[in-house]
Amino acid sequence: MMLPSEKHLKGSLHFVPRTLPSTPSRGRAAEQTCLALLQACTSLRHLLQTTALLLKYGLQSNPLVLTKFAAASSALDALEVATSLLFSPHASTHLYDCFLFNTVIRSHAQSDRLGDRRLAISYFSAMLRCRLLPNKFTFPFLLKACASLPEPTGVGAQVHGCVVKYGYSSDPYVQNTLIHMYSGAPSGLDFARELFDRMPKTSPVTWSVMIGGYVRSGFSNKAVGLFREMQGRGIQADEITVILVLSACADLGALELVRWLGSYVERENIPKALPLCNALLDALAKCGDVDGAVALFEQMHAKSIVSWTSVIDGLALHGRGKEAVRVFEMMKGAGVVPDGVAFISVLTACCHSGMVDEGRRYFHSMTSDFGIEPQIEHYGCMVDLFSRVGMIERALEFVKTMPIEPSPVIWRMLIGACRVHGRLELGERIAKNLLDEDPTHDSTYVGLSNLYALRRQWEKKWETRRAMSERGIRKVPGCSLVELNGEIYEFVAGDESQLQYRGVYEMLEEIGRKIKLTGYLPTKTEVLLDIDEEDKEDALH
DNA sequence: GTAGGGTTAG
Repeated sequence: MMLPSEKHLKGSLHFVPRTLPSTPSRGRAAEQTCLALLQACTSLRHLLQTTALLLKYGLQSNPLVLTKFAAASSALDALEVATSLLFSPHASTHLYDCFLFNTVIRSHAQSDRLGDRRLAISYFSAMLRCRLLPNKFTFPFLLKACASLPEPTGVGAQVHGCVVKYGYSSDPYVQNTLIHMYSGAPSGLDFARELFDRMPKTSPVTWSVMIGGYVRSGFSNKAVGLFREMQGRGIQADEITVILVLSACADLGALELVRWLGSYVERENIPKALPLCNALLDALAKCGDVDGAVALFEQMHAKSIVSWTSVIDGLALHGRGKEAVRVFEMMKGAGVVPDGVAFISVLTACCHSGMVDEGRRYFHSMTSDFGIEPQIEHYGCMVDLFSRVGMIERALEFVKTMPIEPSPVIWRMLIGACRVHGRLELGERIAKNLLDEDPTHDSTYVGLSNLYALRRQWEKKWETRRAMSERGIRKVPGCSLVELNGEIYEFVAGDESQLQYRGVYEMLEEIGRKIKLTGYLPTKTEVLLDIDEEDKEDALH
């Protein structure tokens, strides 16, 4: 959607007032005409023409017209047009009402542009400056805008203060959006839980908001725990709760629970709409039941690009690159136009199966055939593609010539590749550069110290570890999750607090022995390097 | 005119 140029806009605003009659017609006929025109606006041009007309009739201060106007411009994704009229020098702010501001705040809160969402909060301030009282609809809109900011709890807490001040803290809609807003930031999660626990009356929405907060913050295990509590209290989950828990399962690899949720949906007659099927499909695929996912995909009567992408991604993730590429081609054959996410999946497939040429072809096709501008994720896939097969120079060259700033993730991928393919000096150089720019990320230190370990430069290795701890940075320990009889167990590396840890490690060693007996050979590059036995064992585990 | 939702490089 083309946005109107400033010039165009100012033109329409400044031209019309000069032609206004000395006593502007405020008749009902003009008002009705403009309302009808605004209702029917389908293009930006149309909207600008209507703008000119309503200015001509002096309706720029008519609250009814303005509200409709705000709604029409937000439907056309032209928020600038709305606000330049509402807050133009010709506007008579004393005629504004709460409804008008709610419309403007809502349309800005729903925008996918960050700047617009920030503006929603400014309009709330403007509303208070106009001495207007917010009503019960104002806060859910406003909190939604706060929730989608990068740091929601800062300004969100101020809005919370207003919620209390204006007496809406016991409105269930407001309470649910408050929990949603706080749970959007890791630092606000505990407070969100406090609010949740204090809710006198909960609905499936309340539970979904809290479960969704855990999922978004990466605490999928807690999300599942809360869902169990919900079940225990006999609260009926709805479609959205199930979707959220499924995405937690996809994260945890909890296949048994995914299947249980599938039968729960059947048993409770929860409508199997497309988003639910997609969530189930994705969870099955991510948890390793790719064939189950494909079977579900085939019996789904409605499929969206998300369904296709989940299947492609599932195949790619489990090393079935050739099939993934085939499904991608089938998708195009079925007339579904791939989007940026679908290309990430097919590029992932090429990565995981070493299909360098195919990957390059798809990367090229993305822009030349579909006009999709590659994002950092796509460049990341290409770097990974070259890195994995040992084309380190090509990967580096690619990073140096790509038109957007390489992210730390990309540099860390290269460091990993340097380690695997024995390019230790290069890896060291990249790691040091990266540490100069961002000394706070644990895995960069770990990557560098691993490079030194492989080169048997113990002194430098310890130096790196020391630098890390001096800056107060600690390695986040790795962990695995095992699902057994519907229960999810979490194992954290090096954690000896667990009651049965001795047994766990003994079992690990036994598994290691058995794997070797069946003919497992460790990766050659790791073994060819001159490292000591203990590190070798560590690396292999 | 109000709240929660699906696929995204390692």
